[in-house]
Amino acid sequence: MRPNKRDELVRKALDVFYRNGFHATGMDMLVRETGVSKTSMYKHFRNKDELMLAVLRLRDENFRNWLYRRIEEISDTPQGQLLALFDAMDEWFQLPAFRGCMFIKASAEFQESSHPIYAQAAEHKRMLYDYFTGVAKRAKMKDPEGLARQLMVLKEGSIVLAMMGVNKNAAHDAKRAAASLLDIHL
Amino acid sequence: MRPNKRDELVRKALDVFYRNGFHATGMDMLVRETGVSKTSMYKHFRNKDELMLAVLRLRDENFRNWLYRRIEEISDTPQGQLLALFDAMDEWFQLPAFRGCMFIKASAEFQESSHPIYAQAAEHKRMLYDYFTGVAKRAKMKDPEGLARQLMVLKEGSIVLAMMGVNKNAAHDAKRAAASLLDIHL
DNA sequence: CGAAAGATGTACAGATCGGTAAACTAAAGA
DNA sequence: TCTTTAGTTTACCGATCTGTACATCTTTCG
Repeated sequence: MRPNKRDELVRKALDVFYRNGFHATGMDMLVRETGVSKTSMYKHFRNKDELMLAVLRLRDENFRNWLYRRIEEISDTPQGQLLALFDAMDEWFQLPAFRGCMFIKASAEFQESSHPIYAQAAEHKRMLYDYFTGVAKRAKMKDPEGLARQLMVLKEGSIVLAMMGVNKNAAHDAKRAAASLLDIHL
Repeated sequence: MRPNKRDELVRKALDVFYRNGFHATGMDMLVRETGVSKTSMYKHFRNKDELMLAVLRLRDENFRNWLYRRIEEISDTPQGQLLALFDAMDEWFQLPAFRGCMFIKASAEFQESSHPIYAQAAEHKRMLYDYFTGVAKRAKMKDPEGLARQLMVLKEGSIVLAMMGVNKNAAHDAKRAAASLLDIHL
């Protein structure tokens, strides 16, 4: 049981779950897609829930790392970074592989607030909120928490409208709204 | 096969799907909850997809009727109605039975854009967009379409944050943001 | 009453669900 | 070389999935 084997399984399972959803993806399918045997799969993960949680942890790490890096590449001032969020979102939405936010979908499939997957998904959003609060403070905004909450609303809303195919340019609309709100909070 | 029997089945199935999700709810469970036999169920609906589509149609009718009525009860001016949207959202979020938006969850579970359930969910959001565009026009806003798109972003974002348990008062934050945007579009 | 028509319950088909038992191979470490 | 360990295959478990065949019950109409 080499340590990187498990990581490789999580990486491949992430793709399948992201494309197919959680309930709709069976362990048999994952076994087929990863090439590993079912017994080996259950050597690495006690059950499907544990695999899904590992997938969400990896997704959280990948996504937040990408987003923070991209935001800081686009702008080197805190104010600029609060807007750069929506440029990064737009880049994400335009990817052919874009299928919405995995955490929104996870909490849509596991709605009981006691379920660990629900908790994990919420935690991801809370960490993003904390990050934006920090940036808003560095940008000398008044009420940085309130601004961060508003930016979160704009971010999640644009994701939903892009994922539902209602408005593929929702990030632009969100950015314009964010720019107005930033002026007010300056 | 009385005509109201089918409607009653759709009404009961709506509750179960809304609480439990689509893939996680089996026909056996629906048969148990509705008290009807499986054969009768399949007399009324050719398959599960047809039942889910009927459920979404009913949900669309119920939700839009409730929202439009409530918005017009809260305010009788077009400007006030654009803000009343978020008061109505907050009332919805605070209901104990609140479990998020059924259409967001539907498109999260059926992600292929060719799937009729995905299409139906997107259509619901488009009809809401058309409604807000109309109200924005009546409120003499400049760029009513752009404003309606921004309000949609705020609305969907607040739903997601409320359903994920991240911010149960997301409607307040969205309303404050909307008020600022309205000033700009006046 | 008696027959046709419609709705019902039972019981099941075939596939797939998450998960496991057991016997095997391959390779690395002492 | 011998033993431990990782990973394999195969076959299976009981439950549940969507969907159906068929016999029975109810209703309605002549």
